[in-house]
Amino acid sequence: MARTQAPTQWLTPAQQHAWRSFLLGSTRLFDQLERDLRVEHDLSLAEYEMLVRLSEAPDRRLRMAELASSVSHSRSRVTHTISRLEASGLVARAACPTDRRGVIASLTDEGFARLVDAAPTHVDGVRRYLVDVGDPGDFEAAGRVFAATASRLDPQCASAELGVSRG
Amino acid sequence: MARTQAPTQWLTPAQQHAWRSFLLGSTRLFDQLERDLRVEHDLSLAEYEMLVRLSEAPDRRLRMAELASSVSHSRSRVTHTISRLEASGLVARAACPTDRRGVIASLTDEGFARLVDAAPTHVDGVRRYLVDVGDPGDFEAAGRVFAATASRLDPQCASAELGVSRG
DNA sequence: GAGCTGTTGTTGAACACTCAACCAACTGAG
DNA sequence: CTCAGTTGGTTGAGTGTTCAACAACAGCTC
Repeated sequence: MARTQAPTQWLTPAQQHAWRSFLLGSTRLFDQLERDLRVEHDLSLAEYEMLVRLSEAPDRRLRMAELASSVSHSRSRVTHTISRLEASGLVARAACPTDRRGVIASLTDEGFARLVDAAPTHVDGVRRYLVDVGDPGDFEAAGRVFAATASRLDPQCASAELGVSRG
Repeated sequence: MARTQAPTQWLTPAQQHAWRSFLLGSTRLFDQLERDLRVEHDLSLAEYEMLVRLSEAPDRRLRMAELASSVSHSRSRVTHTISRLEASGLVARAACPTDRRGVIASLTDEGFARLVDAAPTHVDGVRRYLVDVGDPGDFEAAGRVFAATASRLDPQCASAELGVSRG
């Protein structure tokens, strides 16, 4: 069992190039999407995502924890984000009837209207900056890669830690 | 010229799925890489990236603006980040001999040592969370996609704004 | 139902980033 | 040379996120 730390397996030049492209591209992408939403609709990307999730939920309401896990943000972050959205009237808080700890965030009409306004800006950006810039097959491949990453890092599935660790 | 706003071209279900996978996967990926570096080496990802760029530069020194553009961060952000790194002794500032406005950031020996320590943690994470979780061909495809995004959003190349805009 | 244990959501302080304003220094046209 | 315009870097205020601590509740065991 006295197995020493395995030597680091560095990235191949091709892998490193791809990794750095991703780093640079995603940095610029998020920057730009964020800026577009901020300038045109006074929303951050995180706020926009919350509005989207709420709009898709039954009755346009979701519990804080569900909201948090659906976008993989910390509960604390969701609390702060929702507080801002509540302050600007886009979201309302309500008590959860079945669990007295629970808090339900619901999209107001004003929030829905804002989302309808902002969506074209956002989708347009996603298309112009990402989806439509390269080969469609490549984009789908990227989707598969990140789906794998997402499930690899799914906090629910702690087994990933054990099964596939270093070695 | 009274052409009205073109109707938004929404994402297809497949595109939307890929986009959301990317959003979720990259969120978790950056979170985890950040946490690993923070916990094991008390560095943020941004700080780590700076150290990497410096370590690769001739004489391990780079001007602030070059540093900024190589990682696509704002000059202000680079100022703040380098200030922190300087405060912890990993980087030193020096005046630029050829341009009296210029400031040169250089990696200290301590900074280099810290980077050598941290690199295995980081590369290991990149492999386990991203590079090795899916099909290698898919990963290279993702690299191409984000390279395209990066150049599409390259601040140097303002022509992109004109050539490929909405229409 | 008393006592654990884990979950839910909030809080406030510390930290990181953005943005606008600013000064100093370079550049090029006249 | 001079002036306008641009670039390089910093600053501080405002904003957003993290982190640890906490209170309230749920679910379980005995």
